[in-house]
Amino acid sequence: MGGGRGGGALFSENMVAVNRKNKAIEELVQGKEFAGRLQVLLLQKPFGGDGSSSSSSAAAAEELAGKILRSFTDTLSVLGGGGETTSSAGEVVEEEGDSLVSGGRRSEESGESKKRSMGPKGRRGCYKRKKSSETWRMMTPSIEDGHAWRKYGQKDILNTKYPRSYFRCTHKYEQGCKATKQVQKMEENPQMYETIYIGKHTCRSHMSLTSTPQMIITDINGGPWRSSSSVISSPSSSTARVVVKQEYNLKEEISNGGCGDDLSENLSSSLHHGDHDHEQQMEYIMWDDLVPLDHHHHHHQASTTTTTCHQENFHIDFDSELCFDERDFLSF
DNA sequence: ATGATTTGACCAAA
DNA sequence: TTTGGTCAAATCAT
Repeated sequence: MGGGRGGGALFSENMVAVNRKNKAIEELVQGKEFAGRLQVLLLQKPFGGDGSSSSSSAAAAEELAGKILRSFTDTLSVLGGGGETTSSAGEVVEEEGDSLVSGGRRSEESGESKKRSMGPKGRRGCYKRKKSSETWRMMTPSIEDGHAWRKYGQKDILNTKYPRSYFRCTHKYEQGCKATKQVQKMEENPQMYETIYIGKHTCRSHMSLTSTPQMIITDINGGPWRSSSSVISSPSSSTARVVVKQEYNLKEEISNGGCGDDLSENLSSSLHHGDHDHEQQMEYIMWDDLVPLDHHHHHHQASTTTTTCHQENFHIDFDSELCFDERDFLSF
């Protein structure tokens, strides 16, 4: 795409910077794609088979690939709103507007006579909804994305076939991470899930809580980089499209006991029983991680990435104001 | 035992 | 009012 600055004085510096940023995003998308492919390969073939050392190293490689992939994802989300450029997976429409984050809660009062016979907790605090935190949407074949989520709700949505599940970051209370997501099965093509991410992760796997968190980024949607989305956003661009033929050997940790919601039941049924085809040949679009399967004990996360935004290669003004407790991600 | 999920109630916004 | 998002007790899983 030509070394940008030769054009002359007609271009503003801003344009040059935008071009550079777009280039960087392209590279990141590529890197992410490669990492994803690597991970798929690792999941597919535990190469080496029998040796115990090789299997352990394969597991380590898998985990590493997952970390790399996640780094790319996070970085993209920093730069462009969650990797909207990876729109090969269908369109990634940046929403704005009704992203609601639970705000304060628990104003303990006792003796509110409502319907539910309030237990020892007293009345549920009036949580206020807050509009903030940019949102972005993605289509993935898996609900896994490498982050630790905790499901906190599920709703039937009007005029939709499948319920919507609500997740928040597992470290919401430990680390104040405010990332949430909503996952819903797509009506057509029910192998895919539509995920709406709300807010970015501010948690790191292990992070000293006393020090300043490394990756708190305010949203940059209103910033000077707004126009970047037009670069790679054409859905038909074949840049990041990969056809993966493999059996889908994720292991979902979702195993619902009670009423089978579609999100978990379908996944687990298609994975365990495998009643469609024992070998699902689907076209996956590789923007997303394919599950680091079996997190039985990978709690030994080593060496955090410490991705402080130290190098601003292109003078992005991340306002790295960290709002740890009262997250007030006001967009401009 | 702890921790995650389920699920109806609660609450704010449309 | 209805609808969608969240809370939290009960339940399930480990």
